[in-house]
Amino acid sequence: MSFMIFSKTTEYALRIMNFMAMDEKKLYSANDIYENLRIPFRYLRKQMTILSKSGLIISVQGKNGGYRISKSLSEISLLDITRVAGDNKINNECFFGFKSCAFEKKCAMHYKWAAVRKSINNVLTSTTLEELKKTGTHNFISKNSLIFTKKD
Amino acid sequence: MSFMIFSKTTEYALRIMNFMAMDEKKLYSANDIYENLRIPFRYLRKQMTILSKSGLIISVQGKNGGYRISKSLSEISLLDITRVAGDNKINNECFFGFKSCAFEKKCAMHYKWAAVRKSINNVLTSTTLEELKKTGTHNFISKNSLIFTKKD
DNA sequence: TTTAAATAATACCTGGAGGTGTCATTTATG
DNA sequence: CATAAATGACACCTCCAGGTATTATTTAAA
Repeated sequence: MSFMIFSKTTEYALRIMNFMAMDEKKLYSANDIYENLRIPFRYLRKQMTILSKSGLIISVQGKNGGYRISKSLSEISLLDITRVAGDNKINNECFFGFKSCAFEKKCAMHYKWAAVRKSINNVLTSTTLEELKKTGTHNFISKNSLIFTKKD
Repeated sequence: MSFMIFSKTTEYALRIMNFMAMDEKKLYSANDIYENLRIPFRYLRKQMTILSKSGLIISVQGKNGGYRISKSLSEISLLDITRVAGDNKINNECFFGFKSCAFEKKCAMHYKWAAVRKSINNVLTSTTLEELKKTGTHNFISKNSLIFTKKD
């Protein structure tokens, strides 16, 4: 149910990257990120490792380690992020889920839906972390504004 | 993973209604629908019951029974269908999944994403079964064009 | 050199969407 | 009335995304 466009995992990846974009030079520990985004801690840790393997961020091990965005904010689009998180099928999906839609007879929704898909794609492709940072209306969970939640 | 907009169940509901719209007066048996759409038979049966309880279709029991669309094709929008299938959260969902996005600080993607959500909503609201029928490029699986698949 | 604070690896757990199996009920028709 | 062809009800199974648990490794700094 529920009309999701992104999987929870992708949503997390987007949040994380958006958050880390606030200061692209800073080394954020998983704990820093947890304190601000409240993504389930162990799952967050797992995702950070995946993100770092993907090359979008680099990880520094050991004490005072953490993660840092690996390239210029203007070089990272939201689509890049959704891709490393595994969501990348929007482009060739039929509204009705018919396999043959694209190359045989097109389904009744083909053109209308193609426009929707295109608009999603445009937004994801054209929006970079740079732009998100500039937009500046950040909406993270602040450390102090919340009821305490146990980490483990 | 995979960027889905509709759940499989909703996708099935859309296919089924689209198919039944071809002849709005006809009583289709679950078998008819299965032969054309190849939705897993027992799951299809279950969905048909749900659809008929929702009021979008009516069911006729007994021999020669089946299902028929319950009202004028022009009165059934795709949004109506997605709703009965349980997918109805698109309207108030934040890009990043932040609960507070709408009524507190708006997230950095708020306006861009609102446009996307609106375009999806527009398509689903404005497209009726009537229109799909007129579009006429139907893409069902024909009985003869397929390798035989066991029903049970 | 020891310790503590960080990430990495890996295996396991869990809920729910999607899918099956079985039996009960309804009804047209011979 | 008996039968066959349809839907209805309901319990069960399975897989995997999302989430946990545990142990290993790396490294700054006391």
